[in-house]
Amino acid sequence: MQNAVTAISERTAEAILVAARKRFSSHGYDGTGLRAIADLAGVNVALIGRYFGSKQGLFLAALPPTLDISRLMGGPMSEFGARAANLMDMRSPRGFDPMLALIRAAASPVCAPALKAALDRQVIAPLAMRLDGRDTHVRAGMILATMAGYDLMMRVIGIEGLRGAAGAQRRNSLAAALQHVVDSDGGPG
Amino acid sequence: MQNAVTAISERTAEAILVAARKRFSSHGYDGTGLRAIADLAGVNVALIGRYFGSKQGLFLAALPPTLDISRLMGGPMSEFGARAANLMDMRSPRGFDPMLALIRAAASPVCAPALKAALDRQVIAPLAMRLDGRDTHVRAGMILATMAGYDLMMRVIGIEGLRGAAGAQRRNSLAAALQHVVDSDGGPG
DNA sequence: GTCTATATAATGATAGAC
DNA sequence: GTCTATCATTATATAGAC
Repeated sequence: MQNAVTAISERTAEAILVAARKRFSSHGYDGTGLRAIADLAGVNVALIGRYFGSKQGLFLAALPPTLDISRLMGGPMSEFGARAANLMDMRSPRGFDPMLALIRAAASPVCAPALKAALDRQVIAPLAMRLDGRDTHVRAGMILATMAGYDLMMRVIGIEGLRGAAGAQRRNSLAAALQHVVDSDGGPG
Repeated sequence: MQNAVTAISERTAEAILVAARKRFSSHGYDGTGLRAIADLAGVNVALIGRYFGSKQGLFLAALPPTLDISRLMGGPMSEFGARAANLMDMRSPRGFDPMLALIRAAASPVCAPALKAALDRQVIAPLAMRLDGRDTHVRAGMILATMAGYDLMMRVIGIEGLRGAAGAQRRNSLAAALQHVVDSDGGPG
C-alpha cells in the first residue's frame, strides 16, 4: 500500500527511526539536529522531512511507541521491586534506552505533552491496575518517578553516591524503595 | 575591586544570572538561547560574553551555587520525609526552581559533569552524613533520585497519576517513600 | 524514492565604536 | 561599562531535478 503523497521505503523509515531514538536518547530533543540523525541513519536529511514531516513529527513517531512495560509486568507484584531493579541494572550503557530518551526529551516543552499522554496511557494506567490498596494512581506515579529519578541520577548525571557503590547495594536500595510503594496501601505514614 | 580585563557592573552580572536561572530552569540548556537570557535580563547580548565568557561559563556561574539543601536539613531526620514533601509542595510553579533547572539541564552532555560535581559535594555528602545505618551514600542518592524523579513526573511532564490527585495524597506518598529510605538501614530487603 | 540546492532564521561568539 | 554590527555556523524546512 503506497502513501498518498510519495512512495515509501520501509527500511529507510526504520533506519531513520532507529537513529532518531539513539540520538534523542543520548542528546535530548533540543540537543539533536536532523543532520546528526540523517548521518547516523546513512540517509539524506531531506528524507526526514519527506517521511515524518518535521522534527516533532519524527519524535512523535519514534519515542512514544517504545514505552512498553510488558517485561516489567510479567510476574507477581510481590517481587516487583527486585524484578524492576534487575531489569534496570541489566541495560547496556550504550545504544537506545527509552527511559533515558524520556528523561532527556522531557526538558523540551514541545515533547512533554506527548510524553505525558504516552506515560499516562501506557505506563501509569496498567501499573495502577496491578496495585492493591488505595491511591493506586498516585503510587503508580511514585513508582515511575522513582525509576526515572534513579536513571537520572545514576545514568544521566552519574552521581558518585550511586555510581561509586557496588551493584548489589544499588539494586537492593532501588528494589526496596519500589517494593515499599507497591506494598503500602497508600494511607498516611 | 576591578576585573583585570574590563570593568564590571555587579548589578548587571546579577541580572544576567537571575535571567539565566529562570530560562535554564524552564527550557533547559540546549533550549535556551543567549538572546532570550539577555532580553529577559534587559541587557545587551554581548555583555553575556563579556561577563561570563561563554554560554557554558554562564551556566557554571548560574546553577551550581543554587544547589543548597540547608532548609531540607533543618530538623530531625525522623521527620525528613514530611519536611521534604512539604517543601517540594510549597514551591510556586513559576520562576526559578533549582530542581527543575537541574532536571532540564541534565539532558546536555556539557552540563552533566558540573551537575554531578555539585550534587556530590553539596547534596549527597551532607545528606549521607545525616543518615544512620549502612550504605549511607547509596541511600542519599536514592533520596535525591526520588525527589528529582517526583519533580520530573509531577512538574516537568505532569503525568495525570500525580497531578490529578489530591495534594495530600501526593505529599503522603512522597513523604512515605523518602522516610522509608531514611529509616532503612540499607540491608537487603 | 533519493538527491541537490536553497530559503530563512537562529545560534554562539567577537571586534571595536562610544 | 555598554552598545552596534557582524562573523561563521548551524538549524529546520522545502522546491524541484533525477
